[in-house]
Amino acid sequence: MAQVKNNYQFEDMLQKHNLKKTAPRLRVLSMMYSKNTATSQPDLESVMNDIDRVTLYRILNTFEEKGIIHKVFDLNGTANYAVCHSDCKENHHHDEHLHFNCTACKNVYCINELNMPRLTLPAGFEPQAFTLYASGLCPKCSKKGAARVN
Amino acid sequence: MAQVKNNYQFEDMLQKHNLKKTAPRLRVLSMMYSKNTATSQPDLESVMNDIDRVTLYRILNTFEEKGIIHKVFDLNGTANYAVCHSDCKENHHHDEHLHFNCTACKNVYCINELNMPRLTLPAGFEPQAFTLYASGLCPKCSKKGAARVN
DNA sequence: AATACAAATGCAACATTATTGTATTTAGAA
DNA sequence: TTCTAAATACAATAATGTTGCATTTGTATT
Ligand SMILES: [Mn+2]
Ligand SMILES: [Mn+2]
Ligand SMILES: [Zn+2]
Ligand SMILES: [Zn+2]
Repeated sequence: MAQVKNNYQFEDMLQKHNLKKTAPRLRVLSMMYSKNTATSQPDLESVMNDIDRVTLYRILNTFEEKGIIHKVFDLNGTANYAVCHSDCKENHHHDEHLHFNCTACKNVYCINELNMPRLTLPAGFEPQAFTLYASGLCPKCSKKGAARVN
Repeated sequence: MAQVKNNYQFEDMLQKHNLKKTAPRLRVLSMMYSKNTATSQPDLESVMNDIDRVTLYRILNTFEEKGIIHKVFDLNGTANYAVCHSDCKENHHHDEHLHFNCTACKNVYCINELNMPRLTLPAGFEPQAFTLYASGLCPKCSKKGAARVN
């Protein structure tokens, strides 16, 4: 599931976005592309504990601005970050897909293969974007039974 | 729009939920019922600045547990609280409605008059609840034109 | 009306998440 | 190799949320 990319490709990505190739950035990219779920800020911070917290925040903000990753708040309000698979451009995201929050393993999945329902709102409301969340059991956790944690 | 309730009714509400009638609780109820939008935690805290922050958190948690209010994270991850209009019971909410986040005035509206679309997810995912957000302009702000803030 | 006690509040301390400013380091261009 | 803008590291501070405990208070009971 996880997008497979090597270090050269990550370097290319940075170059294309006019970002310097630095070790912290490459590590963040590598980590996020190695997973098929979003990465929570706490996770990121504990895994990359040798990188300064502020640097992490700035890397994440930069990547988000550049359209490399998008931020998702899970159902507890925790910030999660996931790679963009849509053709997101600088300051112009197209990540209107469903986010699935597993109640057992807490992972957040981007469900790209599902188009958002366009809804009609009450008069006066002018919606510009929709965000849809679902919570429940992810494939791994539903297999193992509701009791156990992934 | 805002639900009109007087102090006696708030006292009744507390009593029905086996909660003591205290000034902080009544003030929180009064504030939340006077609006037709959700109340952000920062707002609540600045308006009720004479009530201890911890007390506010505890009141909000209690009300949420009792099914009086529900928590909504807006698109910035800020906690907002709104009164429940569905028949929410203790530890059993039914607030599966759309939340509209106005990009101009930042208000969060509960759109109860709209039923959630039941979606089919990829194999393996077992959704238990859906949460739908929309962002854009609310009626007030769309009238005034996109530039101006409410 | 006074008593008694559980519940609620207030206060202090602490934890986590996030932001801002600035000095130092470094990637990449010249 | 040198130079510089960009990026990182470090320090300080803000915002948000939690925990423990002493004090106060609502309400049931006498
Ligand atoms: Mn996503
Ligand atoms: Mn709501
Ligand atoms: Zn799971
Ligand atoms: Zn508005």
